[in-house]
Amino acid sequence: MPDVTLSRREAKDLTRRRLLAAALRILDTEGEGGLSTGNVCRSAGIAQSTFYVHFRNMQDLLEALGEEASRHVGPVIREARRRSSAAPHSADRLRDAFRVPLEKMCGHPEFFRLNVRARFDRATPLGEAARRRAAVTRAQLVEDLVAAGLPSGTPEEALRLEMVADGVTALTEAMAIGHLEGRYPDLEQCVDVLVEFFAGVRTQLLGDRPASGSGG
Amino acid sequence: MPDVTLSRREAKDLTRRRLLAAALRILDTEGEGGLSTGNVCRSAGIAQSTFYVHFRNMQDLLEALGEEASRHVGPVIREARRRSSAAPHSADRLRDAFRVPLEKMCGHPEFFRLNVRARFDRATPLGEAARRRAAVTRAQLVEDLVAAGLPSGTPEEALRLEMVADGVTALTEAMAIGHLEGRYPDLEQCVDVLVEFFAGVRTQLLGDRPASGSGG
DNA sequence: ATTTTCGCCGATAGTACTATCGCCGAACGA
DNA sequence: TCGTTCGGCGATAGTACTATCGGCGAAAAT
Repeated sequence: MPDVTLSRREAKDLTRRRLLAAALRILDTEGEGGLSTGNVCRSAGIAQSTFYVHFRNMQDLLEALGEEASRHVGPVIREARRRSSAAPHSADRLRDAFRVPLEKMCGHPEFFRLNVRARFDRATPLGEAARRRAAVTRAQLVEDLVAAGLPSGTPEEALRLEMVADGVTALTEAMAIGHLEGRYPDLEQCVDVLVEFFAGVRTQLLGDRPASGSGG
Repeated sequence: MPDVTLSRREAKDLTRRRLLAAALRILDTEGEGGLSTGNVCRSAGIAQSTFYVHFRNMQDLLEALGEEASRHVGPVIREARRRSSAAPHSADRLRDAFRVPLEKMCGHPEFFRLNVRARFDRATPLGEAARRRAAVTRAQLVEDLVAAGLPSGTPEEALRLEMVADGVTALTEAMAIGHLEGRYPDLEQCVDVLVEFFAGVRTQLLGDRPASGSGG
């Protein structure tokens, strides 16, 4: 075997990441109820007391996990959406804009599930982190929609775009879940549906010029 | 005060419902981590040991809570959707089909949040119940879409309708969350967005006749 | 080479949670 | 009216979890 000598820093980081990974695994399989320092450490293969070398308590770990998740999911999706929204007239590019986030979600099911679940959690620090992240994603998606030519002049239009962004995210997540559950094996078909849904609002917002905010 | 004498049956049912309500409240405010027999009973104002008069353990309570939720959310939304889908040519009716579920969700925030969160929970009995419920809702929505004239002849088309149903549910939930978080104060505007999204798939599925599954 | 640092460990005190038991008193049945 | 039923309560044994402490050994510093 190669040089197995790790610097102290490296070794500590490795242990820390093991703890975070174990916590994520437990959250995904057993739920919050399975979270305990003993359980996490056992799953990570280290002593229970070592937990406190890395985190002050379980809440501290959850905060770290939230930041970890933010670092993972955010940038990639963003870049993909941006790249394709710059050329929305290209059907393939538009499909990419929906496919890449979808693949990203399906590629990290635990992170993804945790993220969605956490957004509805008003208690743990995970919830707060997830909502912050969602707000950022939403804002970026709105930017992209504006870049794609959708109107955002009036406050009503701006709010409308936020709603659309939320909708697109929700749709993408719904397709990802269906795919992960095995109900929608063909990802391309998922992309189809996303594109079709989006076409609705797009034509609507482009056609329905700033005449009136909402009829009803 | 009026007659405060309750029959034994009534009193027991009342206590049981108090326990379920307390558990729901705790799940919404503190999360799964706050769930303990002592905590639930304290919040319900009864002795900890009394918990076991009504439930065998916490898992038993969660199962009961899942059924309770099913009884609450299911039928009302269903009926509203059905009533309006029967006359999809009427714009007002279509709006109703989206508004009623939305209002229902916003009217019971704890139930709603719990339901969504649970669907991503693969551990607790709540998760299983939530997914079962989601499957029923999906199937019913598909029926309504078929009744509204959307094609479902081929297996591909049927699957497509399931995806659309999932999408509609996800969109509705996303709008409900935005409203509950105060970002989208005007429910009518939420309905607008839902209708616009739906218009996309509708025209797409009606126009793109059974020629090809997914042209691209 | 020697000393210091520190990540990890085992042991453990303190605490919270689960589940059971016997008792009480009010509803119930005769 | 009188015995029975049973839902709720306090007490408690057993268990799991949290957080701390001193010690060990290898990396790091001198």
